Amino acid sequence: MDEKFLKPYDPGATESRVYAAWEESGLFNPDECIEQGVTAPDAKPYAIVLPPPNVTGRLHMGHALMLAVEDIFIRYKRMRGFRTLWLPGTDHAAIATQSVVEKQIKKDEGLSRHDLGREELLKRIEAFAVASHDTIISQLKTMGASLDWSREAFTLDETRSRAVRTVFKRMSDAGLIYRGLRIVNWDPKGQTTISDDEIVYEERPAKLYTFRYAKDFPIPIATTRPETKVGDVGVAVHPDDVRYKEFVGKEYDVVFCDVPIHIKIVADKEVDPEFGTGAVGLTPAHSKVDWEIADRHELSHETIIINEYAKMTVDGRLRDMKTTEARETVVEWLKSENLLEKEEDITQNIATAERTGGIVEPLPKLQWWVEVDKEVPGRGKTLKELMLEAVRSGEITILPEHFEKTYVHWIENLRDWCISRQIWYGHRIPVWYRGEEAVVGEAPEGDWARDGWVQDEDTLDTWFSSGLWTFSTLGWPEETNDFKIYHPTDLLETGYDILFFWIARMILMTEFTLGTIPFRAVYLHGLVRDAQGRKMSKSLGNNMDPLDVAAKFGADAARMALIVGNTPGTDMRISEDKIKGYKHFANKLWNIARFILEANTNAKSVPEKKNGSKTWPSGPERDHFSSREREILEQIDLLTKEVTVDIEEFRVYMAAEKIYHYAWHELADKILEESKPILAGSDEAAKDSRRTLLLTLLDRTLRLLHPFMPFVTEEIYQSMPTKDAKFLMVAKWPS
RNA sequence: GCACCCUUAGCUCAGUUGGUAGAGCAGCGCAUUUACACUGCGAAGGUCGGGGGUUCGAAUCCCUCAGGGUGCACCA
Repeated sequence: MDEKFLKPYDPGATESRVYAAWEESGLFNPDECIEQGVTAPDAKPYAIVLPPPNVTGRLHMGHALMLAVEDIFIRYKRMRGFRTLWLPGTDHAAIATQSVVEKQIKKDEGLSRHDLGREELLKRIEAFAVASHDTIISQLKTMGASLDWSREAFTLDETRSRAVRTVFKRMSDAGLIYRGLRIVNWDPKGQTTISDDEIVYEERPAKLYTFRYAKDFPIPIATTRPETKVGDVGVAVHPDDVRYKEFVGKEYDVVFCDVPIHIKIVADKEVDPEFGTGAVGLTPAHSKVDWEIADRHELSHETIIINEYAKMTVDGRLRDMKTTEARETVVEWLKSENLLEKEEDITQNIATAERTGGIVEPLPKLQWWVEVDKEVPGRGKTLKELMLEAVRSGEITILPEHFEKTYVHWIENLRDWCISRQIWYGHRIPVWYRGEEAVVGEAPEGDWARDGWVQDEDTLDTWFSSGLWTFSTLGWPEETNDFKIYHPTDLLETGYDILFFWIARMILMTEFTLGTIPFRAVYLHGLVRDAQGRKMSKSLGNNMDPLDVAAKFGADAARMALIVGNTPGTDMRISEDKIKGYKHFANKLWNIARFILEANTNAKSVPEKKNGSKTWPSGPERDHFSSREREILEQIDLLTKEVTVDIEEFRVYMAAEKIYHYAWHELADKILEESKPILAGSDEAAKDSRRTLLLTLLDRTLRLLHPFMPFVTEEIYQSMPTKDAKFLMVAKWPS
């Protein structure tokens, strides 16, 4: 027996050494597996692309969970002989990364991005992204992720950029991308547009003011934003509202807080007669709903009164005021003019930007959009319909199943997707202008800048490039072998919180570009919370760094703690106590191995089957076992079957628990205990038989447990007399 | 407002197609120069949120009520 078993199991010393050995073997790469005869050249492919972590810093426990789940499926399939590819990469995460770096520069140097300029800021962000990338890669390796590093991708590298330009061009040619002036969600803090999904609504107390534009104005108006009223062009009432019917169509000129405005009264069904006074002041340039109502009644939406910095642009006393100051000023003016009729406290849902926390200011802006309700040429369906169909038809299955309903509900409410951003880090919109001319896709030939061409200033929403991830990572638009072999991929595993952001966009982009699905199954994991059920966050200081956890308890323990009992789509709680329990389990397994290997050291020879295999006797080869031993073998056969089915049906949380329970409470507590008197006895045949049995059970347990706890199982396997492959990682899954 | 999820042992959660309620942790009693104290054995603990229905049989399926949570929309 190897002397290493005389000491307790030490994950710290073992895990990095084992990972290095795996990596050096090249066997994370499916081509190398075929090369080395581990995988059959005609084996069925199995592919997962890693959801690329943002290069914004470090990985958290949610990432660790994601890695554990994906690595389980990958290792399982690899052992089953599939041509298995797990493809790594990172995401430039445009807004997120830029805002982290901008904040840092502001803090350290007191400079804004405009002080630095586009080129210098990009240089700084890239340097940060590289450092962040390196940290992330080492974290991924620490967790034992068997990723094929030879294929690593980045959402902003040249291959992925070409994919982005190509898809943009194709969508544009198909008439699905357009440039349009619309009310967008403007984040004054981040100085960029954001999509509807990047908004977080927060409930806050607010005041609802009821006022009149002027003494002789016939209708009182309710508003929470009096400062915007200097931009009003009309008042809308419900068509059936008898209170106001007589005024519909009438027009008024008033001077409101120094600003002359012209108000026309219109009737529109959108207005809720129950709310406030039943009359809405229309500010088309600063409200989505007002813009739409104004459109229907041919009212102008050109009166802009708030700029990108959320400051007033009108003349008079409000000039250059922040909107919040202007609000107070207008209210004072209303009071002094005796126009304020009521002031009530209400709670309102205020739109804030997810990344910066800034209060979203609706502004009209010329932006790029993907049109979701227009028929896709050649498909006879809209993008929305294609997105729905992929899931409804069962081509893509989502786990847990009820998220399919959430997905459908979301798609049905989907509006056009705003894809342009006014930040600098990201894929620049691939459109070049010269006067009236415009070129889309690739830059004009030659030195286009000298020839008077100018590229669009904006960058693309980061999800535009992540939407292509399943095929851009495989080298598309080149017709690569990888693309032909591995697409569509088999599984996409990620947190349910990015179902809309990412999963939906991948389905959209892939259906459009390739006319197929990006993946066959979606496995959504829940949030990892702390022991009290709180979200992990920097401000609470309850963050766990996977690296620290691995250092303290071992990556194997962290993986088990994250997997066992954690059903898909459900949030989980993690504590050091739980992880510690699985550290103990790794040591338990270590001691089981010690006991069994020690017993076999005294054996005359390693038991061997006639066909040369040294493992899992079955059928007639079991005849020399006692009936109790045959019963034990049947029991582990049953376990093997159950674990296999559980993994196949995505119940990794049950599979992990079953093996754990078996190893500790059957193998160790019962079988080892009952073996002690036999091994100490004098019946040589019985001893031989029992030693073979125990070795078989250990071998089988290692194989079943390997996808879950790859390090300790590999380390024990290396000392097994039944070792039949270079690594347990590429040994055969029992069946 | 619309949709979805959850409610099971003190705590955290499992429970795949309906067939005698499970695990981990905590707690209680006992054992122990032992493969392993990173241990073992044992006992205790639940009218499965309330009510109704379907069924020979319901934690599981249907309806309803209550409490908790999440997503989407909207609040002018």
